[in-house]
Parts: sequence; C-alpha cells; structure tokens
Amino acid sequence: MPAETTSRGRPRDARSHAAILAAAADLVTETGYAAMSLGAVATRARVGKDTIYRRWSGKAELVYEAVFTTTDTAPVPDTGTLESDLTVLVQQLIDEFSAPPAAAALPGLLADFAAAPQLRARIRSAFLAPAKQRLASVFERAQARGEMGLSVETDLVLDALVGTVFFRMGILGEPASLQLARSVARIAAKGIEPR
Amino acid sequence: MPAETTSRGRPRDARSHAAILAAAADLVTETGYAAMSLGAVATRARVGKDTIYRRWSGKAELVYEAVFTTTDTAPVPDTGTLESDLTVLVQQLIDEFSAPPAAAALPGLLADFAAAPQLRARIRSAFLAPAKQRLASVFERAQARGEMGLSVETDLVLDALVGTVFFRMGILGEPASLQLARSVARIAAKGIEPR
Amino acid sequence: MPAETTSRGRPRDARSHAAILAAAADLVTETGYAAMSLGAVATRARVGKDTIYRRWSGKAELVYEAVFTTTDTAPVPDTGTLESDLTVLVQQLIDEFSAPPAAAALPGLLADFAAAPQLRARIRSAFLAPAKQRLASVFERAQARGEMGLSVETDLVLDALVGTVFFRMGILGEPASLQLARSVARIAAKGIEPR
Amino acid sequence: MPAETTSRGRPRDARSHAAILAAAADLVTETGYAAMSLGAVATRARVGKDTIYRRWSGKAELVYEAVFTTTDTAPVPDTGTLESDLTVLVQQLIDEFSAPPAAAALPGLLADFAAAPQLRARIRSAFLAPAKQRLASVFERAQARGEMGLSVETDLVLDALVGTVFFRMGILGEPASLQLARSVARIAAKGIEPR
DNA sequence: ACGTAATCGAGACGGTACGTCCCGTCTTTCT
DNA sequence: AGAAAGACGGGACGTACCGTCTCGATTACGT
Repeated sequence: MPAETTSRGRPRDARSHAAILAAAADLVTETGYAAMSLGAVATRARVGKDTIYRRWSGKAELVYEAVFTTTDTAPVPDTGTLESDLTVLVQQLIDEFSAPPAAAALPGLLADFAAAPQLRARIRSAFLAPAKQRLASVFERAQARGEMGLSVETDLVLDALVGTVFFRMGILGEPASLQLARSVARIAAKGIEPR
Repeated sequence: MPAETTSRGRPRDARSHAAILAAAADLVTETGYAAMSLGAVATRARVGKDTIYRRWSGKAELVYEAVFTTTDTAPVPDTGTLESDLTVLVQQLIDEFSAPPAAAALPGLLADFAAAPQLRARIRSAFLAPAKQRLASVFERAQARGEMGLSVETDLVLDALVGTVFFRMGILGEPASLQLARSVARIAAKGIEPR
Repeated sequence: MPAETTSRGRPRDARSHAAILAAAADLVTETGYAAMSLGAVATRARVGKDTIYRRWSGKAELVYEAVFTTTDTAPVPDTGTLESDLTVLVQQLIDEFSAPPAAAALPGLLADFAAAPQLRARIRSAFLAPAKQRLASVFERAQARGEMGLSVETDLVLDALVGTVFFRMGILGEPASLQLARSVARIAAKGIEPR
Repeated sequence: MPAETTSRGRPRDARSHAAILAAAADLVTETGYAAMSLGAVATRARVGKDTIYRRWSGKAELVYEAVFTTTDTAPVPDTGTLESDLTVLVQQLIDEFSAPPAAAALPGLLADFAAAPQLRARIRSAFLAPAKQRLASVFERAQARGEMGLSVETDLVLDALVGTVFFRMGILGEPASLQLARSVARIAAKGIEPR
C-alpha cells in the first residue's frame, strides 16, 4: 500500500494559482514573451515570487499553462470528406494560434521548449496530443471510406500541418485566412490519396 | 553631388569582423542561442563590445550573419521528376538545419526575428530567398513537363516544406532522415499534381 | 515509555522549548548570529516556526535566552582585597564571553538589542544585573575596608569593565588572558581609591 | 620597472562614488544600519547596484567609509595634566559617536566587522588608529611630567576608553554627558598613576 | 607632415531581471 | 486544543547582461 502524498501543511491556494495564470496571460499579450518577467507577473497577481517558483520551474512552463489550457475544447471534424475534414482541422489550428496570448507567446515559448531537453519532450505530449487525436479520428474515417491508404504516418502529417501553420503565422506573422486552410488541406488530402 | 562615404578616420578592421563572427558561431553552438551573451562573444573575439554594436544591431542580426553566411551554394535540383527534385530540395533544407551552429541557433533566432517587426520582414528576403529560387526553378521545369498546374502558390509550398522541416528538427528536435525528405516530397508532389 | 502527561494544555511544551533553545545555541555557534535563521532553528528542533514565534518575539530574544541562561551561577568574589576581587569578577566576565555560543552571538545580539528600543532597556536588567550584584557586594566590602570612597557610581564602573571586555573580545576578537583581567582590575581598583 | 596599473578602460566616476557615500550616510541615519539596503542606496544615489558592488564588498565596508571619512580632524589634547587631557580625549570619542550617522551605524556596523575575519582586523587600523595616536601623545607628555609610569599599555587603555564609551552610548543608548567624560578620565588617570 | 576623425580594447555606467533566501503570518491536517 | 508542516505576500540579496558611455591609444585620410 503506497503511503501516498499525505499532503501536510497549508495547501496551495487555488486563487493564487488562478491569479498568476491570468496575470501571465495578460502580460504576455501586452508585452510579448521575451519582455515578460516573472517579477512583473508576481506583482500583477499580488503574489510573492516564491509562490510562482513553487509551482512552475520557469517562464516557459508558466506561460505554457497560462496560454494553452482551454485547448481541448475543439470538436473532431466530421464533414464526410477527407479534404474538408482537414480544412476544419487546419482552421482549428489557425484559431488556436490566432488568440492574442497564443500569438504573442508561441515563438518564444517554443524556442524555450526546444532549448530545454526536458521540456522539448513535452511538446508532442502536451501541445500536439489533442490535435493528433482529432487527426487520427479523421484518418480512421477517411480510411474506412477508402480516401487514403493505411500506411500514412499520422505524426508526419500532423507535423506538416502544425509546422506550416506555425511557421506562417508564428514566425512570418502572416495573417491567416480560410483560403490558407483550404489550400493546405487540399494539398495534404491529395498528397495522401491511395495509389 | 553625392560625395558619399568620404570614409575618414580609421577604417574598420576586417579581422575583428571575422573574429566576432567566428566567436558568435562557436558560442551559439556551445551554449545555445538564449544563453549566449554579446559580452561573451566580445571577450572570446578579443574585441570591445562597441565593436560588435557598431556593426550589428543586436544578437539576432549577429547570429544570423554568423550562422547563415555560407548559405546557398546549394545547386538547383534537376533530376527529371518533380518528386525527386523536391526530395533533393527538402534534403538541402535538412542539411542546412542540421549544421550544429544552425541547429543551436534556429529556434531562438527565429523567435527573436518574429518578435521584432523590422527583422520579421527579413525572414522571407534573407532566410527563404535562396530556397525559393530553387523551388521556383523546380516548379518551372515540372510545369513544362506537365507534372503540375500553373496556379500553384510557390510561397505556400515553400512555407509548408520549410515549416515542416523546421518544426520537426528545430522545435521537436527529431533527427532528420532521408526517409523524411522522401515522405515529405512524395506528399507535396502528389498534392500539387494537376487535376 | 513514560505515561505521558494526560494534561491537555501543552504536553510537549517543555521538550519543544528545550529543543528550540538547544538548536538555537548550536546554530548560532556553527553559523554565527547574522547567518542563523529562525527557519533553520525550527527545522533543527523539529518544530514549527509558530512554536518559536509563540514564545519569543524574534531572533534576539530567542538567542538571548538560549545563550545566557547559565549565567547566574558565578559566585561573588571575596578574596580580601578590592583589586583581587575585581580580578575575579573580570575573569568571570571573560569566561562568560568566551563560551563559544556567547562569543558567536554577542556582537550581533547586542547590535539587535541596541537597535530595538524595547529590547535595549533590557540589557541592564537582563545582561548586566547579575554582574552588577556581584560588583555591588565587592564594593560594599571594599568600602567597609576603606579601600574606596562611598560615592563611586557602580553602574559606571560596571559599564567600563563590561565595555572593555566586550570590546576587546567581542568586537576586536582578541584572545582574553588572565593578564588582561589583572591589568583591568588593577587600573580600576587604583582608579577608584579614595584620595 | 614595475608595469604599474595601466588603468585601461573607462575610469570610475568620482561623482558616483560621492553620491553613493552621501546616500548611504543619509539612509543609515534615517532607517538604521540593519534596515538599510544596498538597493535603496543605489536608487537614492541614482546609480546601478553593480556600481556599488564594484567598489565595496558589502554593506559594512560601504557604511564604514560613508560614516567615518570626515574623521579625525580632532586635535591632540594638551591641557597640562593627564586627567584633563583624557577628559578632552574621551569627549572627542563621545562627539564622534554622537553624530547621527555614526550613532545609527555603530552597533550593527561593528557587529558585522566582528563577524567577518578580514574586516575585524581593520578595526584597530582604521577605527582606532587616530585616537591611538592622540592617546600616545597624551601619554608621552604625561610620562615626561612624571604623571604616569612608562610601562602602561596604550592599547589596553584605549580599548577601555573606547569600549566604555561605545558600550554606554552605542549599546545601552545612554546619553553622553561631560560628566561621563570627567568620571571616566578621572578613574583612568588615577588608575595609571605611578606607584 | 600633420591634424582631424573614426576605430580599437577595455571596462565603468544606469538599469532590469534573475532565482534564492528569510521574514513573520496564515491555513491546513493530524494527534 | 496544539503542534508540525508548509504556503503565503513581501522584500533584499548578489550576479549577469543589456546597450551606452568614456578612456587612452591607434591608424588612416585630406589637406
């Protein structure tokens, strides 16, 4: 029988937690990722710096949680064809990346994740997992309909879709359009057709 | 009368220039982009900090020049088919991103470029221009052979190829393989086939 | 196993009290007064911080009690002459200040007492009272023997003796010797002789 | 020929130096030694913290220089008798310790000096040296007049005078009076009379 | 040939943020 | 009812860089 974390002492305050996340999301939107300091977050949240460092190891982890918590709400596309399913999925990615806090945070945040080995491993499991599940569902149905082969690597296609959208919007800063979602989806759908 | 650069006073020392670039490339490889300080570059190059700031406006510009100078000596692929031309081109991107200094610098460097409007505009013109030229040549020949339509947006495909490779390697840190180049090229080639 | 005091008030009180004082004495000796934190004392004594703050108002009060409890045991000198009585008394002061915990605590402790008005008032009543009683006894006998006048201010002489020893040992850190006690006593005794 | 400190680079700014010392003296007077932070000194002096740490190793060294620079312009007492010379000298010590910055700084400052071995050694050479010279002159003349023996230890008497005054004023916080100077001087003078 | 002027290495400058440590108080749970 | 455990808001610590600014010392060019 495992002892279990008995959790002694005063428990962590959920209101501090929420205030910190809100302050972080606000500040990253206002000032950008690089210019946001944890000291400023603490001040804005009316919290001591230790209260932040007690919960998160640094700026990257905090901002990740502050900005990407509402992610999973997007529904699995199911429109009847592979191409239009992919269009919806790409549009979901665009919407996610378009939210002001996400737009302000993404490039610096991903750079920090990429630079730290222990964080890097979490990009797939944390960032990409929800979209991967949706993509896998889309693929299952498309395969059932015979619109695509069985050997397609889901991860590769996912990386291509996410990478394309992130590079366009996050790095190049180009405005996203439904047109972009359609073009990307069309190429991807045709590219993984069978034969 | 544009007398122009009368060039009075002591001219800038070309050896300092080279020493700074070499030190920057070394340090970014050793410590990573974020942890590299211009003070450390100056010390390593046996140079004053002003000598750096006189030539470059900041870390991003310096590292860009230090890491992406030997750039595009890469030849335009011309293998006879669109798919294998694209395979070569993607492999060229992979090779560029695989060089240790580039691998160490890219995520942080692109994040800094993305965060600064005046730098952001230069990503297309500086980073992407050579690859775009190669891709345009590849497309011309493919169109002449009838392998693809005339309306394909070169920028979109380029962003997709670069974004995919950058996200896979730079952000996720996954090792690149010839297999990756082949898969990406196959999907892209088939995706832009004519009706 | 002892039956344990069934009384509800503070069954572990005395042991916590003792453990805290012992931990404080140990820590102040090991790390010095300034570097000793009450958190460390609490940890060392396996006690909550509140248990300390419930009994003492701060570091100064705690350390005072931890270090100067065994004080009063010194006997009243009675050797037959003023000078040798004073020698014994000064040597008693030296011995008190030489104990490692006292030596480590004294300068910082007295500085804290001096800086806080409500503590400052207690130096005479707490620190100096025992020595003052001994000195008063010595003076009574010396006056009876005619070795000194009746108008000598006990407080002034006491401050001079304590101040001299404290400055020499506590501030300057010079090793104390019996020779020091003799010299100080000789000057003092002769200094307060009647005409 | 020794290379000599070539002194390269930008020289340290004397105005910063002065501004820091002034701010430190003001703040220690206003808030006390313990409550004075180097960050506050930096802000008050409109100076970066590094500029302070570049010149002084910590609070103790800074405050010492800030408070005890205008020191010993005090004249050597020469009134004709040992006792009244000592009265003047003790009064000089009282005056020095009575200046508001000195009064605010002394206990904490001496405690810090006492706690750090490398600083402790400097108390004699820095704090006490001027008074010791004055005392030595007084003793020379008194010996020439036959008012005292030749074997009296100057350091011991000096420590007694300084220790007494410091303990009375600095630690106990008792107001100094001319009466105190007279009493101390009388005892000391009589105490060191020749057999 | 000589002064003017820009560059050089060096390092100090005013600032800002870092991540850690303590303070003294406050909530929990466990006994 | 108290105790331990430890989280809380706050603030100082000493360090690292930032990008700018003196220094004295070169090194060229235009008289």
